[in-house]
Amino acid sequence: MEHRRRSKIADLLKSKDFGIELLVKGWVRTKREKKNFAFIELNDGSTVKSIQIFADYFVLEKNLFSQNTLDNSLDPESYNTIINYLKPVTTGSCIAVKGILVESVGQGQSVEIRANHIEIYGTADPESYPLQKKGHGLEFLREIAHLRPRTNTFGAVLRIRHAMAFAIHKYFNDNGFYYIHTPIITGSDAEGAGAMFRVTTLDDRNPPLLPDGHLDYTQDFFGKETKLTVSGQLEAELGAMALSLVYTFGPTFRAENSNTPRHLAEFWMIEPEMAFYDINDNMDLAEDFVKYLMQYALDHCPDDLEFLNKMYDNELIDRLKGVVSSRFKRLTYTQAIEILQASGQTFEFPVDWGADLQAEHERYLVEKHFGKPVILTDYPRDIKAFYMKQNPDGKTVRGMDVLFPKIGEIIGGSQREENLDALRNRIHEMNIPEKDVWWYLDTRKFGTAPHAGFGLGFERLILFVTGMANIRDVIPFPRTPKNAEF
RNA sequence: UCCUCCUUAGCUCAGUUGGUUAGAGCAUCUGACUGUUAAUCAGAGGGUCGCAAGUUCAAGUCUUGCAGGGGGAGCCA
Repeated sequence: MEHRRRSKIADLLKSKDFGIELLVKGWVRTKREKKNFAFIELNDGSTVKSIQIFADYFVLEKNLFSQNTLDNSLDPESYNTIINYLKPVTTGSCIAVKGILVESVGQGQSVEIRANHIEIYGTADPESYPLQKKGHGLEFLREIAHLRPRTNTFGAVLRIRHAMAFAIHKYFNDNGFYYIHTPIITGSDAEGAGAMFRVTTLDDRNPPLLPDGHLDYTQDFFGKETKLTVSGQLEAELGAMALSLVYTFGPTFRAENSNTPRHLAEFWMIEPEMAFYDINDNMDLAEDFVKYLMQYALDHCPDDLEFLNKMYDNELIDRLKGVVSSRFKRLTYTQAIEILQASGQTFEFPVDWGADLQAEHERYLVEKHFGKPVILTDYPRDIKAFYMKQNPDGKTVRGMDVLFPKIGEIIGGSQREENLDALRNRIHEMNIPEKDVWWYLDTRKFGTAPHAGFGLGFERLILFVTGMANIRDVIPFPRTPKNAEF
């Protein structure tokens, strides 16, 4: 088959260019064979929808094998030739089709392609190809993550994931933010966001040891102990102290033994950091940002959202629209405690000022009491990180958590402590060695500025936007405890 | 890491108080069919019942251990 620009199925399904020969390439979802022709559903990933190929055996045999014949019917030998040629066109195989776009004679689709030529790029043995034209369970698909992008569900999820990544960059770019690349390998273990993966090139059989038996990291690649980052925040703050508005968007690693539908060991996080923002500016940005992303999905991914709405979560689109049109409820931790204590609900965990809110408490506030996203602020200082801005009351800090229905905490952030003495005191109280964060303290020593920022878990955003229930189904190749396949 | 449930054909599942040769739908294969669309119709093949041990005349079924998975909790994004 001659080389020619292929048409995308997404474009053809909306096209009215009937009668023109064109070229499509893609993967076969199913083939329905009849005596003299077959229907092939072809998908190229440009849309969740497939296009129907009408494959007339007489036309194909004439074009592919016996172009000089003038007969208008197939003799038995020619019939067998074309049947055998099309035999390997099965679910999962990859083909190129040259044909004419026509209005469909049959019901169920408006356009289809009458095939003139079919070239088979790659077969998929039906006896061993794991995907069938029937739907599969998500748990089974996780075991074949290398093939699951070929399903309608993961096609939709991956396209939405792409659209959200693009929209994040667009939002920040349009609002004057600069994308800053913070390191993935870090020598700092003061990020305080959980257990870290070690990065080393030391010989695992005969590592250099110190007299006390610990590894001698001075002989390691970087000459010191290094880990995979758990957050780009501290470095993003350095950028904000020069460019004013910055954000990071990169992979993040947590070596926690978390086995839940909301946690990954490797995930992507977006962390804007803004000079001259206080906690209220921070909340305004967070709310505007996530609403923008949901509106972007509604505007740019209607087919995929409709598919997911129909197959997995028939309240999905309504929920997205609801978030976009709602005003997030903002209240302090102390107010939340009062509401919970006055609720009359019996919780498994007690509600006491000073203790962190449990998932059941957050769920009550978001899903029962307010019925919309909630932003909680001003948490007790003892349950929050060292860098959060301390309030004058001496008891609380200007942290904020954005809580969403179904998925819980989607954003965590704070106004940062910009006062050098206050920050240094907090570091000492929490036994963080000053020598590990001297560069961070320098931002407060030289031209310090009030500033704020937050972290958005990308996969949790995708969970909410797609209506998927398990975070392992919104990232192509999930890394979780005991699972790093593919 | 804790609690709890699950593991039977390629997939989704049924399998009674322990009792002959372990079933269904879909998928696959063979055939039929002039417009199908989760096509339909007829027929066929397909099983170490997660692994290991134990109880019993007899275990898919009961017990214990291990592995893998789901849900909930904690940690957090």
